[in-house]
Amino acid sequence: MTEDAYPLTRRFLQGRSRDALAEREKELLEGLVERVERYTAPQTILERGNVVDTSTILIEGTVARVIHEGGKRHIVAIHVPGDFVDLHAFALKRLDHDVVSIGTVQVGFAPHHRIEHILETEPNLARMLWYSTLLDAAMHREWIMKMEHLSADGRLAHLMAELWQRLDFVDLAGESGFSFPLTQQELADACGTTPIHMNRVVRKLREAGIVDISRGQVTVLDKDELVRIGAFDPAYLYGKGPLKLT
Amino acid sequence: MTEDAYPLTRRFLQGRSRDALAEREKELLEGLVERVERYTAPQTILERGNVVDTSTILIEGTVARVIHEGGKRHIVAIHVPGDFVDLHAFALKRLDHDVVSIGTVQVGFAPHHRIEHILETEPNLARMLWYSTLLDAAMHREWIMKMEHLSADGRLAHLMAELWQRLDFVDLAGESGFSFPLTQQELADACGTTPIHMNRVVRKLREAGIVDISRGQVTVLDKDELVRIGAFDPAYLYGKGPLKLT
DNA sequence: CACTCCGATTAACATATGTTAGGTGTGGCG
DNA sequence: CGCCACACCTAACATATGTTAATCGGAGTG
Repeated sequence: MTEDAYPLTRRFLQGRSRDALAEREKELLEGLVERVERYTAPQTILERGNVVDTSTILIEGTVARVIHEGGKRHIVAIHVPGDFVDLHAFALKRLDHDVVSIGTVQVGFAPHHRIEHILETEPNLARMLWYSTLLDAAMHREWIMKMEHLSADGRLAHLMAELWQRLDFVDLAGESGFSFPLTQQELADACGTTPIHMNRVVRKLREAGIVDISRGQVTVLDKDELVRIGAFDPAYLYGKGPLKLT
Repeated sequence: MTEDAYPLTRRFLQGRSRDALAEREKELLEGLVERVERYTAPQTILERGNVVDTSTILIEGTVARVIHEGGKRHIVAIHVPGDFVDLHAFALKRLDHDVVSIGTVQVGFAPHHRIEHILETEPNLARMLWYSTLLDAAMHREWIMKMEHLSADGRLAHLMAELWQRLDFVDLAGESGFSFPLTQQELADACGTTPIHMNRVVRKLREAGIVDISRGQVTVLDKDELVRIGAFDPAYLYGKGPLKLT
């Protein structure tokens, strides 16, 4: 049985601990998804404050978790295919943030009663689900660190390095870059700065020959410099095997 | 049976979902703690990179989670009594940050094989353990938001508001403030600024009659202003019942 | 084609924060 | 007592970032 047998969930923990799942468990995981939805325009998929009884796994495209405060959008996490976007809603129920699509995305919905069943009967799979939410938390911590420590250049470099590595886990990264549909406005929202300043920084990194971000495409020109400026150490991503960025 | 029957874990999720635990489950939880340790001097309890087979619950005092980067200390989380400090190590095993004591603390150690047993036999308690790590993640997200959105004044105000509320959950907050042993250096590490600037901010908030932080004691002088400047909305703490800060 | 929208870009100026340097006070300790 | 360590505090200056305003260019659409 090949991985293609799991069209909806084959990227879940790929490149991290997916190989700790038995075939039977992969089937159970695939069976969690009750329905699939496609969003073409940028829109809010889930809204803060809502009480939900399903969780969302990202199949294709990019989504962001957003907290609105003081009239501004703050991106607190970005998800790539394979991520269980709001598995935490299974236990928390009430969402503390919005989930918005960026570009065209495809998501699967997993009803909580099915997850409940996993929790009651499949301790190993349950631990892997838990594990995936803990990876989110580890990324959150790294983001806190980067917001505390880095200036805007470093934050952007760190974000690009992280996304390149995470997309590489799930076989969606190219040799010298990756496809990525965020606007400079959205990059600013994710780095805690203004679009104007983000534009300065994007240009600076481009002219310095480090990374080129344009037309939805990220091209890494100098990997070592990108890692250095972003103070990027991929340990917090808990990847298995050789990593794209050491 | 009173709550005092659980001297080590009675504050776990107190003020949040603790009342969803049956007495039997509270007993099982108390039984997770294999030994108790006391630290008097500030020191590193757990170190980044270590592979651990126990997790740590905070019984008394304050601990911080720290990421070192570029020669600087960055506090990415602060814990109060009742918090399961590194329950995530159960699934992640390898720590992505240090855990350091601040002032005098008392911690309990819970071996992972006991947690494993809970996961296999007690789905409801397992969900509550999971839940507690998800609360950490929700706090992480709020910290990311505050680092992106707020200036140093706001970050400090937010931190003070959050800690006041969290200490109130576990009956350790006073009517007009709380006891808190962080130095200005450590406050700076938690707010992503320098001690010099933190000193400016502490003085400013004191002179503005908003909050007085001195000699290990935090006195809130103007609750409304504190909440406003810190853009503090306690929804992300998932508290039950009336909250100290609305 | 003309029009409009929106993202990208630039300029000029204001301000928060970082940096470097040093000064004050207090408690512990020989 | 005298010394030291350490937290706290202050000043002067340099720089990153925010703010406001305006222009430019491409993609869609009538």
